[in-house]
Amino acid sequence: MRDNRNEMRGPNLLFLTDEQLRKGIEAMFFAYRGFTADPDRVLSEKGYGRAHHRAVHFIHRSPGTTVNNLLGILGVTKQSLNRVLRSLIDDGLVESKVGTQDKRERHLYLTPAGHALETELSEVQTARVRSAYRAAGPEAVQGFRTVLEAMMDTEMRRYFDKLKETE
Amino acid sequence: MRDNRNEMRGPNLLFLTDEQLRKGIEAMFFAYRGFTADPDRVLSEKGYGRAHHRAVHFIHRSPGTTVNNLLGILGVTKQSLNRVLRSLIDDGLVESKVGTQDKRERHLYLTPAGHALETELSEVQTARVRSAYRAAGPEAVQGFRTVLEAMMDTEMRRYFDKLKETE
DNA sequence: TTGGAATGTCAACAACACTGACGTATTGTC
DNA sequence: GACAATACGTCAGTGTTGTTGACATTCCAA
Repeated sequence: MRDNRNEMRGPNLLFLTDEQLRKGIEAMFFAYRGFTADPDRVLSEKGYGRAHHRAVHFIHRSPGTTVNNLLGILGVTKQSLNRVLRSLIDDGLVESKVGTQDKRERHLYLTPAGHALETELSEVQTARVRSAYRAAGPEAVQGFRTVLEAMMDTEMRRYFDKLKETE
Repeated sequence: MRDNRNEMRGPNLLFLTDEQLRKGIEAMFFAYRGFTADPDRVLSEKGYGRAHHRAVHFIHRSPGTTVNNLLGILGVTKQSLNRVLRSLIDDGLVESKVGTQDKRERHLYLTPAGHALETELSEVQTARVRSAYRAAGPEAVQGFRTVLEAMMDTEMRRYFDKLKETE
């Protein structure tokens, strides 16, 4: 059952009411739709989907990453990722290089064409986020990031923090 | 091309750098995964998917809503929504009543069984959001909401605000 | 050398989205 | 009353993305 006792614990906990939480959930739903809308448009023109975007994004972010690492980041099965990688490799957007130390591993890199797609996707998505950030202001952005990080699974935050190390 | 001129416009605009924006994008990706993980688990046990969750959520939120209104909120085709509604109605979770004023319309309501599912889903999802909110604090939550609203499409914000009127 | 790890591939399947077309009932308008 | 528009449902086909299961290959390490 829903727990509204928080409302009675003091005026500072009013942000934890069920109504506030519900609106946060709905905001997350609607915002994520906007968040993906622009890249989705670009992708569908080229016959790709959101999964391709994610692969391209994280290969760009961590050049030379292995398939296994990418599987962890994306949280999908290798069969699912493989289908996406195959089409990206066949289309000449991604290059897969056999590892030098461990030859079982494949290291993934974007080709110039891959970089071009990444840039195009990044631009439209970044434009929206930048606009939202600008409208909301630095303090709001700080809060935004804090809540998002608290919302991740522990394992996901591990990957997220690893990406952050490039700061 | 990426635009980093913001960095030079003053110390208050450092939150608009490409690196900050990129990390915001990644945070959004990882957080949304966490956001849906718990309800997804519950749903898959019952043979439902995320689309069922959304339908149940918004019917609960706006009892008696029409199919058309739901289509607008969810942003899918009627064929896609119909598939989901069909199974929910057949399973006795949703009731569809012919409109009294306009008999072309169907008004949607949750049955007791539908309410039970909604409660179960809401509980696990709310628990995570509550925990994130609590960890982040009220000011962060305020910023979180501000950025999310700025990230929505205009049309989506219209639906979102309409839901907010029930405050 | 044997076991395990990393990768890849094949096949089958399901959820969920799409387009396009068609049918029915109802409503509003000329 | 005729006609167009609206609301809804449905059938058929397609595509992306995810899943499980099975199996092969390659390579490292004990």
